[in-house]
Amino acid sequence: MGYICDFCGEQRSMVYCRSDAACLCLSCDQIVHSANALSKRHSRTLLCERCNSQPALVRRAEERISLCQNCDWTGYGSSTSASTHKRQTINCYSGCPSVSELSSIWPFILDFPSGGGSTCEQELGLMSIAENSTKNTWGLTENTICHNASGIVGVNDRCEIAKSGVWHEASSVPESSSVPNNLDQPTRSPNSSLPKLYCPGTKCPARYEGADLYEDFNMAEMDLNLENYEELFGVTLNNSEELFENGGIDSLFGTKDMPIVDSNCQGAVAAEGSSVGLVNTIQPTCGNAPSTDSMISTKTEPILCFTARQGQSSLSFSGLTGESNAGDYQDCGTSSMLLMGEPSWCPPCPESPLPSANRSDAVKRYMEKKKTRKFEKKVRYVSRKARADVRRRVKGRFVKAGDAYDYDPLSQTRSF
DNA sequence: CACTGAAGATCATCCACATGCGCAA
DNA sequence: GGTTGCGCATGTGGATGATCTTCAG
Repeated sequence: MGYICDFCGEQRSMVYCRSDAACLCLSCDQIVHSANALSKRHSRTLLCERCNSQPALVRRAEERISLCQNCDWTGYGSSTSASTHKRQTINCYSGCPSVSELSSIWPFILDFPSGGGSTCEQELGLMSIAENSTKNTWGLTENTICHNASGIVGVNDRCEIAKSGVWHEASSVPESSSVPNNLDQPTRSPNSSLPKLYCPGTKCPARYEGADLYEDFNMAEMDLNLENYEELFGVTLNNSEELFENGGIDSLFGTKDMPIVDSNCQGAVAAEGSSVGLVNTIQPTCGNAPSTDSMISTKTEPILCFTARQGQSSLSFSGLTGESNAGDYQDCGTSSMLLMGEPSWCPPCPESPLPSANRSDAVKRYMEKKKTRKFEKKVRYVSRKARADVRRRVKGRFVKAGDAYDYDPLSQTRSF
């Protein structure tokens, strides 16, 4: 990752794509991400103009510079003047927006030398960008993009979520729970208030926390939660397995260095990398009322969607949806991550010593678990099962009553 | 490295019929 | 609104063949 676009190698890189782990100029961003439906779902954000390697999380209005958390903190975190700096959160986007679209959200984007023209205006229909003109405490307008592949935008929902105080802005600068979304607060102590799981920078220990989460990630716990899957959606648990299998390990444990949760309001853990399973186009759900249809139609993508509404929150994971309060989620690592306000993603931290072994171990355990697990078929009608259990068969097929049979479940005898 | 065949894994299909469900009376 | 009767669709398990995946040569 560097100053130059990883794709064309000519233009200055402006956008960071976490899925591709690439820094791209706007033109290449559009080219690359208009290639297919999957690439359109890549979450991107602006690149830090200081280190040119990390995704920017805040835009400093006065300095007219976009910074990653690390640079933002390094440059201003310890300065008392920080409180006077006005910051604008920079959020992730996906789809294939034109420069004009982007500039409508990030007016400063036009300042970039490589802000070229759009190459896929026709694709705009697949994307929705809405401006969330929520006034921040420091008076700047916060632009928010919340997009998903289906074009269903959760901006309003997100606003509600944000207002509820439960949802923490996906990729915005992390805020302590006591001062939500207030970037303009007085200088923070280096030892304080950085959310545990937040690690936009390279020196944040959060990744270790995340690693611990992986470490403790227990599929058995997942099993318990998935028990409700069929009840809710009428789909057997086998599909839940598909969710994991097709979604891929990377979906479950985070693609490469990605966190498990893509809280970019897409709700879905980025699983676009998998092939077969994703034939069923994922319809990430994030909204007040994700329809059952949409949930079922997305059976192949692990969905981790967290919504909060009127003090109630609804967590769905791979079709699992449960109404409960936030406290309930703290029983498992994934949900706690949500509640901890982890940003939408943690970019690869090349400097981070995060042991890939952790992930490998997690994957290994997952594979073993998967190997030994038995996804028992859930019987919807016990009476029918009882009937089938005693029905005579010929080569596994049911036979008419009175006909010859080669298998009788009751007597294990043959009639011939 | 590419190819091939074997072995194993996975999946879809079939069967009969009691039951669930919608609809009309 | 509640009940009854009718017809159709559904779902149930084991065996089997087709298809896919993996791996050794």
